[in-house]
Amino acid sequence: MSVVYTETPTAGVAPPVRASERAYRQLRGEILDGLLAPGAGLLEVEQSARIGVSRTPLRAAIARLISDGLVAGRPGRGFMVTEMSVDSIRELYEVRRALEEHAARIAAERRDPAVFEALRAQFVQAPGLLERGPAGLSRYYELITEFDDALDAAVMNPFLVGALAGVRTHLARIRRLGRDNPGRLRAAAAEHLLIIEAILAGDSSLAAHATHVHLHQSLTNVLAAIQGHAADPAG
Amino acid sequence: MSVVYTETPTAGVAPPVRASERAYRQLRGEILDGLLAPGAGLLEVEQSARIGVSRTPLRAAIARLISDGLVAGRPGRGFMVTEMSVDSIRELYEVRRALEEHAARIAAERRDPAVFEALRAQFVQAPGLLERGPAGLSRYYELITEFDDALDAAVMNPFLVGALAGVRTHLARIRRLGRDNPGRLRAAAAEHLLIIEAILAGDSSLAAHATHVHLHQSLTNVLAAIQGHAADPAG
DNA sequence: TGAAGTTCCTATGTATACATAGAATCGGTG
DNA sequence: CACCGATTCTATGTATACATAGGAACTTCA
Repeated sequence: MSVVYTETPTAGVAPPVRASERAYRQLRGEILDGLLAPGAGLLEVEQSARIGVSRTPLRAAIARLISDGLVAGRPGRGFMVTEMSVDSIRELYEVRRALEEHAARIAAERRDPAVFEALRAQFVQAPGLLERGPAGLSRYYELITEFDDALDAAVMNPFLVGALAGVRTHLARIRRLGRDNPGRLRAAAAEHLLIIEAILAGDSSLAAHATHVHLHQSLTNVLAAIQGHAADPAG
Repeated sequence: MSVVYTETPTAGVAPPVRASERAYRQLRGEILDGLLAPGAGLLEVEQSARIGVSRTPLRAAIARLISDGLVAGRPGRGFMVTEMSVDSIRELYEVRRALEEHAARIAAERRDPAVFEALRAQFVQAPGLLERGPAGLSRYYELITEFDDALDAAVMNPFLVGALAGVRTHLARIRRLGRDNPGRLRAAAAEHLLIIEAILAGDSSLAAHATHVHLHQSLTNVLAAIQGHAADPAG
């Protein structure tokens, strides 16, 4: 009972990934990258046709995006990508501070020296990365992700990690706004380095305060970037 | 501009509520009340028949429960109500502390005296409620909810409120374990009162610390109750 | 020309039929 | 008796057809 595959082998891992998962990832990525701008409408039939799945899995994908807070439903008028007001950015950073300060504190208490030693070495070289063009920049952001992952692993708390993941989802949308500021990135690297050193020293109080400072600076930079864009929309 | 309702008033809001919403609320309530015990299996066909909706809306309901963390999917073996280990309770309280301390701090900074004055008056009388049987007990828990709502309103931060809502969802499952302890409830009322007074005084530091103490005591009580139940399953 | 009523259209909500993967079971064989 | 295999069964994943509500636009009347 042999089966003949008429599809080309290049299809690869297409079958195992569910259609709803594909739709979710694609829509989520497009929203985070700004391809689907805030306020943009999402119609089931339209999007299902575009992505190449039927309405049922697409509907499941949109349901997940709604619970992520990336999409909102308007009764009778379809769905839309949620807006990110300046106020909501402030609110987001407020929660982020509460969670990340706590995470940093815990990481300092339950520290895994090996991981953070390695991270320290990487962050010491971070300023150099920023002078190596797009590739270095990309590596820099990868490093931030590794730092976040190390923090997640250190806290060993699924609830906290989950809450942080939700916050970071929205941050990914914001980050695009202020990412073209080399001076800020250099300063951010130094701030991360201080947090890492505090964790390595087991100084939970310093880790929390350094995190607070870092997030304050980050928010300040983002808000300034928004002001700049608002004053100079063409830039 | 009078409107004539041809439907019987007893029908109420039955038509406008979506089937997926009904299924979600019923399942969520049953999980929170313990009718659907941790580890219990949820089959789409079975549950959809029981609740009286088709598989599609039931599926949407389960998807929401999964994102709430109340249900987990086992590949090929259906879905099950998530377990609540002692460790996960500790982890939950850790996040709760971070969020509620922050919320209390903000509430003290942006306080709305009228609301918290009223709450204070209610909590002063709370010990009396505890001597009035089930009705008083019910009123007591209602009071806690009003306190939570007042905190939510005070922080004016949808992200923080949302994160707290997620935490409180799981707390509702835990609360059943330790709710039969009058002494603890009396102490808890006093702890709430202190938080309220700190907020009224605009003492954000005290509000945060009092919240920390309250949650520490609450967790201690819950863990003791679990130990007791484990040692005396019949009780 | 403006406003109100109606009609049509569109978009989601729901139900059901079909495809498929994984698990448990039962049988055969060493 | 144990282990390996195939088979069957079950449960989800997907597609599509139908129901319905709400909005927008058009028409008609004043």
